[in-house]
Formats: sequence, C-alpha cells, structure tokens
Amino acid sequence: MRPTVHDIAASAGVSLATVDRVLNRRPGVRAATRAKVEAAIDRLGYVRDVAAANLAKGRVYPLVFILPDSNNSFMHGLHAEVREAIARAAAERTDIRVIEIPAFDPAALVVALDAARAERPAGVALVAIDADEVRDAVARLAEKGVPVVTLVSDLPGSRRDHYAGVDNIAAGRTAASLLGRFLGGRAGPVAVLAGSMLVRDHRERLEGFAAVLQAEFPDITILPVLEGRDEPQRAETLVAATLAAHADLLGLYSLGAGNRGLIAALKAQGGERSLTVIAHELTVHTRAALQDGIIDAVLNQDAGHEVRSAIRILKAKADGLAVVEAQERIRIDIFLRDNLP
Amino acid sequence: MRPTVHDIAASAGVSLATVDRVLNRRPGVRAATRAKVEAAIDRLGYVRDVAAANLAKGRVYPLVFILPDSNNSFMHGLHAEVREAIARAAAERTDIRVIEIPAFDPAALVVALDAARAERPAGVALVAIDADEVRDAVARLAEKGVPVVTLVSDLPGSRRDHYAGVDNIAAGRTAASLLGRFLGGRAGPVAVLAGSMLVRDHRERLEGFAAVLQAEFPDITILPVLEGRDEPQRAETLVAATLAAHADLLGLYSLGAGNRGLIAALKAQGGERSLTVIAHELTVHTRAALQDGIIDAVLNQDAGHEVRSAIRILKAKADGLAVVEAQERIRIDIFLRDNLP
DNA sequence: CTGTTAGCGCGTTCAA
DNA sequence: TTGAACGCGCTAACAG
Repeated sequence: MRPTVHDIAASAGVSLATVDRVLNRRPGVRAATRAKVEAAIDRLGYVRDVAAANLAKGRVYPLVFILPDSNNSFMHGLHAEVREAIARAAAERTDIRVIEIPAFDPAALVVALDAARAERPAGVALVAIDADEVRDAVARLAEKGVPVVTLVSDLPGSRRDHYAGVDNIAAGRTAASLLGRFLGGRAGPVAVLAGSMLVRDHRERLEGFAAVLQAEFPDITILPVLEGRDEPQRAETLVAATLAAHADLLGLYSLGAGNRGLIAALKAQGGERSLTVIAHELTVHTRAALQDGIIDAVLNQDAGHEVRSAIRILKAKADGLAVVEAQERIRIDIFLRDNLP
Repeated sequence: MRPTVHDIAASAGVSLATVDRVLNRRPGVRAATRAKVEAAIDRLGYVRDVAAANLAKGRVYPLVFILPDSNNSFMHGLHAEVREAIARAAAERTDIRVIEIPAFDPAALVVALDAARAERPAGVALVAIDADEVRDAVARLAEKGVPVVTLVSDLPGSRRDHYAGVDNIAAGRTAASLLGRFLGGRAGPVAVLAGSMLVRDHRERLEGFAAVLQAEFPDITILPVLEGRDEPQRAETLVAATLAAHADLLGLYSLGAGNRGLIAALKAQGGERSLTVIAHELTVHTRAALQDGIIDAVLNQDAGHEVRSAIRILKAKADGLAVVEAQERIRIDIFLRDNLP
C-alpha cells in the first residue's frame, strides 16, 4: 500500500495538520519541523492522492472557453465538442462557461478575456488572435495566476501556458509535399485560399506551404492569396473568379475554413478540369468532397482532442501537476478517401 | 451542488446502506423499496461520484498485458509505453503485470491467457494471434467476466470486448493510394514485405493494399509477398534478393515491422534507383529513413495511445461505465518528412 | 430485509 | 507554531 499522510505524520513525529501545511506550502510551520516532514515525505516516497484531495476540498474547476462565433463547420464542431465536455462536467469536476465573440475581432477578444478574469476561473481557453492587445489581456490573466491555454490558433510571445493545436508550419509543408508529389512534376500555378492573414495559424500554414514548394517543386508557382474570411459565400466567389482567370491552374490549397464555398465553386466548373486540391478540416462537406474525388486530401485537427486536452491541461496547471506530454500533442491528421473514420 | 447518497436516502425515506445496495445491485432489498430508491435517484438526477466510490473501496485494477517478445522497434516502443503506464499506476489505481511470450506462437498465447485468468484480474489486454484456440481462451476469460481488449492486432469473432488498434484494411488502402499517386501513372511491379500472414493485421493491410492497386492503379503489379517475420535480418535478405531480381521495381510497401533490415537493404543498393517506399510504424529507423528520403511515407499507430486507451477501456468495462468513444479511436497517422513530431 | 457506524485519504476549522 | 476532530461522498462491516 502506498504511504498516506498518516504514515508521514507518524514517521516525522508530527500531526496530520502539520503534514498538510507542509504539503500545501502553507505558513505557520517552523523551518525545522518543515524539514522533518519533507524528509519523511521523500523517505517514504509519498505521492498525494489527488482524487481524495479533490473530494475533501469539494474542488470544482470553473473554466472559461472563449470561442469565435464563426459560421463554418469546423467552428461548429469545436462548439459541439465543448458542449460534450460540459455534459461530462459532473464526472470531471469542471464547470465550463463559453463566451462567444465575433470572429477576427481582437478588441472583442480583449473584452472577453477581461470579463473572464473578473470571474476568477481556474483556467481560460481561447482561440487566439495575433495582436498585442490580446497578449496584454493574457498577461493580465497570468498576473492573477490564471492558467491560459490557446486553442487552434496560438499566441507566441504571450504568457499563455500551453497551446492546444497543431504545428501549422508543418501542416503547410505537408500540404505542399502532398500537392507537389500528387502533381508529379507538372509545372504551373496553384491557388491558395485562406481565411485571414490576421490569424497566426493561417499565416503559418502559408509560410510552410510556400517554403516547400519553392525548395522542392520550383516549377509550381503560387497565385496571390485569396482571403475568404472563413465564409463559404465569399470563398465561392473568390475561387470561381480564380478558376475563370487561370485556365492553366494545377491545384488549390485551402488552408482555412469555409470549404463549403470552395467545393461549390469546384463543382460549378464541372468535371472538365482535374485540379489537385488539398483542404483543411474534416467536415461533412470536405468528407463528401473527398469521397467524390473533388478534394484529394484533407489535413485535419481533431477538435475533440483539442478541447479535452485543453481541459486536462488547465486542470493540471491549476493544481501544479504534470501531464502526459505525448497525450497532449495534437496531430496533423491526413485523410485520403481511403482512411476516413 | 449535485445530489449525494444522503439526498437519495432522505428523499426515499431509507438509510444510506439501502441506497448503496440499490446502486450496486446487491441483493437483500424488497422490490418496493428498490423502486422507491430508484425513483428518488432519477427524480434528483443522481450520478455517482466514481472517485469517492473508488476511494471508499480502496479500488485498484489488477490488469494483465500479454505482449510478444519481438525484437523490433515497434514492439520495444509498445513495451516502453506499458512501462510508462506502470509508472503512473499509483495515480490511476492500476496494478499492471506484463506477460511476455514468443511472437507468432498461438499455443504460448493460450497458456498466457489461461495463466492470466488464474490471477482473476480486472482486465486483460493482448496482442492477438488469429487462431481458434486463442478465441477459446478469450472465451474462457469472458466466461469469468474478465474484460478483454485486443491490442494492435484484433481477433474478430471472439468474445473480446474491444479492439485498441487501427483499421488495417484502411491502412493498406491508404498505402496503396499514396504509392499509386506518388508513382504518377508509371507501370511496373512493387514488392510487399510483411511479417507473417498468421497475424490478422498484416493480412488485412495486404488485402486493402491489393484491392486499391487493382481497382485504381491497374498498371502496378504486386510481387509475391515477402514474409520477414518482423525480424530485421530476415527482412534485409529478402529485400536484397528482390532488388537484385527485379531491375524494374517501382516501389515497396513494408506492412510489418523489422524495417531496420529493409532500410539496410535499400541503402546497400546505393542511390542508383529511386524507389517509392511506404512503411509502417514510426521508429528511430523509419524516422531517419524518412528524413533521408529513403522512405517516402510512414503509416503509424500511436502505441502510447493504444496502451492508454486499452487501460481506460478495461477500467471502464470493469465498472460497467461508458467511455468517450471518439477518444478511443486509434488513428492511422501518416507521416511525411514534413510533419514528423 | 434494513439501519448504524466506521472508515478510505485528505483538507480545514478551531483550540491549545 | 502545532494538534485534535470533523467532514467530503461513498462502501462495508455488523447489528437489528
């Protein structure tokens, strides 16, 4: 049987309360007593039973998730995953509140961050927007000791504790590799459809994509980036125009959301041209397009994994505990028609 | 605050012990009383606090993992992950014992299964071998009410409760799609290196691979399968011979383990020929080969995920609890040089 | 068949 | 500065 606080107390010759004070770094213990207790702790190899501790404390973790109200399938999925987590709240001792804000709006995000801080939650998760005012708001949370996790889109250089999302440069590189190899040496232009160059994940994907094309497939050129703001309608218009303007287009990389519009534009041009298309995020729309052969590969981030990981990490940080690192790595899933889940 | 056993007891007008008996389906409660309690339970929306229950029970989960003693990196990794899990045993209330057996030996597996059963564990995980005597041994465990999870290689038609591994047919199909597209329409033979046609996962990968090649890339032919028994030395010999015999070889699909040997053979033939190579399992060897351009893509199953998932499921089954399905799906990870973790 | 009572391992008053 | 005693939600003797 593993040692308990009783064993420590007995071994150190003090009472339970004193052991507890040492364990929780509370004041009111003489240095000498503290040393005795600490000696006993690592002599016996004591590890605290978190479940019992939480039971005694009646601990719940009030968590705030700040999500954009974007109207695309990926964000809908992310919201759904958070709702799933809320359904598990009792079992996981969490109390999750969601704040919805307009997409791509740093000021709104700052307001939400400050509102969250006022609630003194055990942790905050947010889909970051790359702006200094956002960094400052995150710093204010950090100042209060509130753990912060960025979700899907990161905020480097900020005081966030963790990023639950994919390596977007690697994602862009992967897209370029697949596109280049699928194209098998052909020369010509490819188009890139992004949401907004304001969000870091989109910028990074483009960066990785361009770097690999330039280095390994120099015969493929990239047309000026189309910014669809992750809105299907806008994406459709932009893609349709590009298809009309470039008869020699070889392929397309859709690195943001709003693929419904992209797919509509691709379908509208009929089956005359065979474009190689790589897109991000597996949704009902991209899944169908993959099966129909309209899209050749989909790079995906598992929103469920991201949400569960963010929660695990916020809880662990709140308690100052370690996490299983490998479990928290968010993969870049690559889906072809053949390995759809 | 969510309701507790006390609330149920008060609301139903009975004692704690009676509530507990009803909750745990223990005998010695009149039907009428039971009904009263059950009514109170769903009137108040009671959900049991598993952590508190485990604390009171002093519950630990004795688990048995039966693993082959194969000398290849993937199995080494699997063993390492189980050791990691053993290191977390205290926190997770598990008590994991590993039984090592010779690889590809159904009789040894049956002996291990029966030995495990004698220990009356809370659950058993095994890397299955596709044989009826193994099915029978699994059935004997099921008979005793011991949950069984197959790991890496499944045993369909048996009484196992769950399979923690990838969809191997899909993996084979994916390999064929990548190989076919990377080859870009060229015609010629490709080789397949397997471990053994005795294990189901290898047979299924081959099946999926062959199906897609035949349907979508009919100009690519498959040479007779090489069985390397997942041993590097043997694999090297077989691959070297094939390379020597087929000057027109286009590519190779290594669907088992022992890739060290494959890579050695590929390196030995020098840079004269450019073969397209798809392999399974990301190890130090395949990772290096991917970076060197010797291997073009690696399909991987995350051994850590498989082990953690098996443990979660065994615990949940032992308690009759639900699991987060999406969390337990083992993905087919596709790694190119660009998205290595 | 049902109820009382004493823990599980830990945190937290309240006294001393 | 330290300790005794009670309670978190649940289970398990042991009575009745």
